[in-house]
Amino acid sequence: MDNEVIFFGTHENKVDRKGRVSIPSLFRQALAQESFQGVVVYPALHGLGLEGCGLSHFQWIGRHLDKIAPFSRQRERLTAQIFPNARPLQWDGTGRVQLPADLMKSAGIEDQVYFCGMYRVFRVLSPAGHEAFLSGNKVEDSETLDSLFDSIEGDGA
Amino acid sequence: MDNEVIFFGTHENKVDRKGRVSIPSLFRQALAQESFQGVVVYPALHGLGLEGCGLSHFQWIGRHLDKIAPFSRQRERLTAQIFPNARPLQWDGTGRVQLPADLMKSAGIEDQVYFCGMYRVFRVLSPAGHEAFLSGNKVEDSETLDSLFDSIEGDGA
DNA sequence: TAAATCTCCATGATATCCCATGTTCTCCCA
DNA sequence: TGGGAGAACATGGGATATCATGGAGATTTA
Repeated sequence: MDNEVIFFGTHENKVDRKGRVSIPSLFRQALAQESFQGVVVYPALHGLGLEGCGLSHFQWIGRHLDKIAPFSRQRERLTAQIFPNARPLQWDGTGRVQLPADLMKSAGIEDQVYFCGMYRVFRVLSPAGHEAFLSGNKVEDSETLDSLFDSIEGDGA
Repeated sequence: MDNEVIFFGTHENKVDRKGRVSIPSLFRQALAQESFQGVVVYPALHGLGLEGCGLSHFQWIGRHLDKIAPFSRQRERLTAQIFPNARPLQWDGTGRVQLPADLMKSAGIEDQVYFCGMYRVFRVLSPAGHEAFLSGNKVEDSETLDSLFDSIEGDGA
């Protein structure tokens, strides 16, 4: 499974005055074998900033919604949290995408962004959002960290 | 499954005085491989406004109704809400459709509409309806959001 | 014949493409 | 091991294409 899409590392890039930003080369390499050569971006559900992933992972999220009764209110509410604010952004020949103005505004992004690889997704954060992201995810005492790790099941194999 | 029809994003378009409106380019691209080059529009089941989708998804909705007991009151009500007021709207060479006057009236649409991508369908809302849509689907505390997501089963694989 | 609908073309705004540049990183050889 | 050539990447700007929108004219419908 070496063609698994995984994002890691932190990359700091500039947003030019047209709203364009380079997707980090490592992220593009991770998405190289995807049929859609671009990313899907939407406001992060927890915390500040934007979240992004490849189209196939986004479709995987959608398939979770498919498990909910099609005409239910619950499905509507969950869908409304993600899809109206999500955009597919195709990169150009130089690896850049155009950030929609409304998403930039909602994330407080102006002329500089941080891309934080987060396994199957990545975060797109303003400098201030990046600070908040770092401090907000800090684990104060090792007890808490231990209990977090303990909650993960082993392979069982 | 890269040719899946998914509607993303929110698009604000104008309705001209003939009742024409552009279907957002992204939506048309999503429907590009459909045999019917247009959308099916009907009053939304929840809340105000209209709902739209491609013809094949509209047929999928019909098949879901088939799962309901044939002479049940529930089936009759769902069917009555959707089918009598549904219209196929074919777009022209510039990507516009003509909104039927009665559907516009029922949704309170006058000269401006919001298209909200909602995964397999999309909403067509007046400015007031869009406001109501946003506040009606707002999730106040992240607890609620978590419980919404937690109610979805994992892959199990 | 009047009204409604559809087709076609023009236009302004916006997004996309294409080429150029500077910086950093990598590779290779002395 | 140090230095230089070359490649990869991020970034800037101008040219081009796309999209939403308005309106005129043709076609259809009642």
